[in-house]
Amino acid sequence: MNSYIALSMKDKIRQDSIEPLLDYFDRLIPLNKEEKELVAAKFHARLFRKRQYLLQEGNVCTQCYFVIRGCLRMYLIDDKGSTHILQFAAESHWINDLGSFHSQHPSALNIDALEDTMVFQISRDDLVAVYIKAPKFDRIFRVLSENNFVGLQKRLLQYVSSSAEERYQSFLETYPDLVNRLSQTQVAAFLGITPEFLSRLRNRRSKLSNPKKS
Amino acid sequence: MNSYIALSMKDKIRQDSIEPLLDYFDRLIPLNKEEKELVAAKFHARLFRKRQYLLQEGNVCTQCYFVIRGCLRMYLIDDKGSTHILQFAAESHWINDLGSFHSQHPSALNIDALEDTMVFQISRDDLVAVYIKAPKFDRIFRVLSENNFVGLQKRLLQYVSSSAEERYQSFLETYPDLVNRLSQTQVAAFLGITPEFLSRLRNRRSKLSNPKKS
DNA sequence: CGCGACGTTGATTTGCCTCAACGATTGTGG
DNA sequence: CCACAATCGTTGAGGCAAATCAACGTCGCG
Repeated sequence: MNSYIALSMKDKIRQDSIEPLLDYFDRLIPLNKEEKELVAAKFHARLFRKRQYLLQEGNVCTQCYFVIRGCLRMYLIDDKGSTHILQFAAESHWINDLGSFHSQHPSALNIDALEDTMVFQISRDDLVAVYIKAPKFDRIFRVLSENNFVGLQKRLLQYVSSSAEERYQSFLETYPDLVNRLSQTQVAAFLGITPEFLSRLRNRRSKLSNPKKS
Repeated sequence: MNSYIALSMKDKIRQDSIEPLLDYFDRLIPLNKEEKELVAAKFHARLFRKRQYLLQEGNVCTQCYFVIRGCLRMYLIDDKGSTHILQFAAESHWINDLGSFHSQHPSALNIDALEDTMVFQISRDDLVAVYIKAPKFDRIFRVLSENNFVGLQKRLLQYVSSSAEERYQSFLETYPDLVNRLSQTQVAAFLGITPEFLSRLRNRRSKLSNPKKS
């Protein structure tokens, strides 16, 4: 039965190709043939099942992941045992703990799969080799990193300047497609509120938009 | 009188050189002679007086600043009129609104000087030219951007997982040198609390460490 | 079927905010 | 160099957003 699953996973991987990743790079900054071959050589397909860890706190983050299908989350568990989600990563998004990845120090973060998820992954050593062989990737990842920084900055600003209700509203608008795929517990852990309070917020909202039912 | 001040400022600028910036780059990734000349040609010294704006909300952020002497802050003013400080930038630190800088859209942020401050600045067009002429700067700014991202991520995590008191403690440990240069109003606006509450926190702490005085 | 995660609701608590007042410090124009 | 205004730090009283704790029904899954 184990081998049956393994076979099935390999089959799924074969059906997918690296095209989405190549397209992604190409759209950002056009690649030539050698650069595409480099990507194909250094990135490796991998399938993670729901609930499976990609990174567990205390370990070094050795890989950088690009999601082809499925959904991942990266989160911290604090002293009180609460979960704080830093980011989700669905199709065509990147995820890794950049701090641990570069410093090679143990990470305080976890990454796991919210759905069965297929990724292309690259190790730190391979990524460094890519930078050396094709400097264009320095530019590509500079742009990616800058975009991520801007996004994170917006989120921090939202966090410090808005109420939980405003943040929830903004989350609905920013990730309309993601919302249906996530449990409310996950959404609450991302917004930085308790599931109970999110439930009350939703209740209030539905009463406002449809006040008939007392 | 105006010309007297202007002269004084120019004198101050002449006394400083671009060496600290060159050293900064060189320490990150060694530069050759042409690259150093490129930096010297494209970055320009400028002096801002205390309270002077480098960027005002509604305007496009056209410059990227590296602080040689002094201290800057970048902040948002929200609907209720509260100030939220995203970052300080003292000696050897960078500051700009990257989102506005790259998109060329009006910024929602302000940058101003907390002390008389000398910077080296580069315009977006010049920076793009630098990237094209010397791809090494793609790598340099990739690394810088990644480091900034990691730092911001830590701050967001702190923000969602710690109390105001813990954040203040951590701020004292992270920026021990900055604390003396900032008013408590500035510190509070950075921590995301009111000045009144910060005052109470400090009061509590001093009582704990020296409980003699009732 | 039975167990464990999830979502909801109620009662209570609390961390931090708001508003207001006051002295101390800073800075500024006359 | 002084007078006055403005800003800053502190303290008190009261309020509110969101957390906590607990109970309960529902659903998906082994």
